Amino acid sequence: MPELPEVETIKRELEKAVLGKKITGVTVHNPKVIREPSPDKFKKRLSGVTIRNILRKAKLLILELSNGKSLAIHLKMTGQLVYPGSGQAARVSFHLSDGKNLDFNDQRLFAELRLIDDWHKLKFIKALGPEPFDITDEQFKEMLSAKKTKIKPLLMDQTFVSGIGNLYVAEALFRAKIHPERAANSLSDKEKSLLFEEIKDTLKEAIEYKGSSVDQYVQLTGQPGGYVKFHKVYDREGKSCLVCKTPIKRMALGGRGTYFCPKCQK
DNA sequence: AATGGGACCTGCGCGC
DNA sequence: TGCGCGCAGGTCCCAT
Repeated sequence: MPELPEVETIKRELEKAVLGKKITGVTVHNPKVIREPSPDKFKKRLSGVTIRNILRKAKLLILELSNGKSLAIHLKMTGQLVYPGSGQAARVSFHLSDGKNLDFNDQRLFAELRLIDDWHKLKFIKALGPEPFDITDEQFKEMLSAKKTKIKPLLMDQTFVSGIGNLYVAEALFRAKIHPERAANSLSDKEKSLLFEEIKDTLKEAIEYKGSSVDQYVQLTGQPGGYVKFHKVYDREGKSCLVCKTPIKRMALGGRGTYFCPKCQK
């Protein structure tokens, strides 16, 4: 599931691979993933435009185009961008001026493509909380103090803090030795600071290793990311904790699988 | 207001 | 063996 590190990886690779290139045409294999405008207008308006700038806002990719519009891409769980693409599994293929394709794949059709006039006006963008890298330790502590919600679902709430999903929240909480069900405002100052550092370190390390290929995520080249071998709790139910050997537990929290060490995380 | 659950989807793995 | 069910999760939406 692409979270901040995976989307950042793709963003950096897109900058190297397609920035400055022209989209000569678009083939839509499954119109469902195009949320706006209609597939016809989508194709027409994208043909002949140049990719001028590539941005990432939390888990959202934004391609700013020479016609003033932007292409916003949310990969959700199984979305992929592959270049050069074969077109085989593509839901949408973007044909580029270099003769190659940028393929958008998405097994489960959850992902969203939007061609819009101004990405700042997207409801999703306006609702986003700050990314962990954009706030200070003091701010983070204040934010947590104001919430009595369980810490795990709170950190996954994109309007509270953005970019963290189910995988990295599990890893960061483990590293900070904090139980996923703790009330946010029950954390000590020391715990809050440690958690803040571990969130940022986990995300940075994951970016360094080009993301975690669980489920469908691949880099732009189609290669898997290398961070899975560093996971300490995610998808490790029943396996022994790498610190204390206690079996890792899985519970449902907010309807989502939650992995933790019942001994290390208090 | 905060929280929980369902919907959206498809493929895979498990149990009977 | 083969089938059907549950599960995977980012986000939105609705109900409580």
